[in-house]
Amino acid sequence: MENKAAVTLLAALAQETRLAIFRLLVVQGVQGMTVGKIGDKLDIPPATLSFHLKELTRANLIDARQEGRFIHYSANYETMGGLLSFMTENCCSAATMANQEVSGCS
Amino acid sequence: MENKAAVTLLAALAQETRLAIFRLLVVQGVQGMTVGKIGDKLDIPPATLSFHLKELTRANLIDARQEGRFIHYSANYETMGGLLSFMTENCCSAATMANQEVSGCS
DNA sequence: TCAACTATTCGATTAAAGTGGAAATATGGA
DNA sequence: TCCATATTTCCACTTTAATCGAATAGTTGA
Repeated sequence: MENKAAVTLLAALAQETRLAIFRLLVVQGVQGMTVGKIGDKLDIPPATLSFHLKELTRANLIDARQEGRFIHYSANYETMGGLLSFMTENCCSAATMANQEVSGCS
Repeated sequence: MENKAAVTLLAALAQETRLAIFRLLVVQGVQGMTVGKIGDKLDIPPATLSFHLKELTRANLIDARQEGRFIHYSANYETMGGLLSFMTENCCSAATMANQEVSGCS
């Protein structure tokens, strides 16, 4: 992953509502959650919610799955994992080389 | 760390120029790099660079150290480590519970 | 097919972020 | 002190993000 791709992912998560949505979906696992449930749980108006779901989808951080008239959104763990790898490498590489201890970096 | 704090950090990094600055500083280690050098290396006009350094500083992702008439900026590994911990937990908790394998998550 | 329901798009508005030239503010050396 | 250099602030401008009511579009069951 290079800078631009990482920025897209970071930007998608760098928004309170979207981060809340994503965290909620992470907890739900692969089955995900319908738009209505997400909106109820987080108290977000439909239009606003739809906007943010689109942003997260565009970044490939969540997936949509239609089921009847409901749409289930679920977290895309692979994308998130890729971002984490990128960040871990770009946070800790120098510190590792210098044998420094850096809290939180593995 | 809760949502709001994470959003501040993510937003600080969710910008191409700032991410480039931060990555550059991560590689420099504790000694850091002067504003002028950063500007030369990444080809950023002074005013723009100053703006972004301020943003990163505000998020506590970088530290400033004056030395003569130069200011050395360096990456704050602790802050970044904290963000990584937050993201790791909020990416992988559900997957871990479900015993799923999630690439990039540890 | 139509009524009820779920979700998205449209469109108008407001707020915030990013850019960079020019002026101002440090700092140290002559 | 005065000049050169380093960095920041000021300011005007452009772009992009976020919000959400209302209208629209799919979907299903009656």
